[in-house]
Amino acid sequence: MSSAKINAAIDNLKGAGVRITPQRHAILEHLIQSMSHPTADEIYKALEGKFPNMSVATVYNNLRVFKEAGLVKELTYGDSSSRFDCVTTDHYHIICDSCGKIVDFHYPGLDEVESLAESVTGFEVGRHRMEIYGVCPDCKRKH
Amino acid sequence: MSSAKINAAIDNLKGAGVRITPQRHAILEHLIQSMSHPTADEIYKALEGKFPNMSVATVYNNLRVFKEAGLVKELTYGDSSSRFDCVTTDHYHIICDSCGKIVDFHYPGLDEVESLAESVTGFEVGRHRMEIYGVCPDCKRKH
DNA sequence: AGACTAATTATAACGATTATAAAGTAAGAA
DNA sequence: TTCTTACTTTATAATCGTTATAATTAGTCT
Repeated sequence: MSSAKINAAIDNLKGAGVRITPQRHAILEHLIQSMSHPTADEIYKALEGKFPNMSVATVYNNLRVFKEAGLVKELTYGDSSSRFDCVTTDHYHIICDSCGKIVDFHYPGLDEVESLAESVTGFEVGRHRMEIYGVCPDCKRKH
Repeated sequence: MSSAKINAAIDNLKGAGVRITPQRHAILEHLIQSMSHPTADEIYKALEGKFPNMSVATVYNNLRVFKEAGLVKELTYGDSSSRFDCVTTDHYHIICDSCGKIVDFHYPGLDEVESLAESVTGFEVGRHRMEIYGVCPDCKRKH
């Protein structure tokens, strides 16, 4: 049930002293329920029925708030606009070169890579990102 | 000697039927010799002494040409502008969260991850990208 | 209620990139 | 050589995602 996730996220925000406005609730709900990785504009368009007066700035502002609270991650690929992903468990993404679909993909963390990088470069390593690219089953079928 | 690399790159382009204009030569030379990962604007500024009339569009156009020839890779991180990297050997990048410095980092390819992703998701995997983030030695020293 | 703070809205600004049209340049054919 | 054609560069405008600003609205606290 995704309402449990929503409630958990809201409790998290409240604990950090963030007010739960109707817009914030709706954006969060959409992020959790959509199961996709929407752009700011997609969120904006999805909610304009419920909030005809909502501004794009509100979407961006609140995505930043959620990011700072650690609830949401911003995904920046080569294309024009960022996508936003609800942080549930750690996972990587695999992206279709043909249709752009993004699918979650679980894999044990690559700690070994991080520690090697640390010793080779002298950096103090904090995190890494990885994406895998290919052609999804649907697009393979259509050649 | 980097002139050997430049000549190899030029031969590669000529073989693909690409004309070597003075601007193209200069952009390529800058990419190979700078040893950094410049943005389009940095390249533009670096060459405006030699080519006072060169347009930003020329830089973008030719970076695209080089990309299509497989000579250059576009690196898209979260920040505003893309960076461009001469493709020599396969390598990953480690990026300083504090000053933005990008350092090359060699690591045996993560074929295992790709093949697992393939079997789990049904995608036909073609490639992957990975970046490691941390704090570089210089920034560590300065706290 | 009154005062203070935070959030939303509408709009303008910004910056990276791309598109367009005009002018220039090289290469091949006649 | 000269014509023709295709490609390149230039200058400029347009686009688009995102951020900043200022005014308004809504919550919260005493």
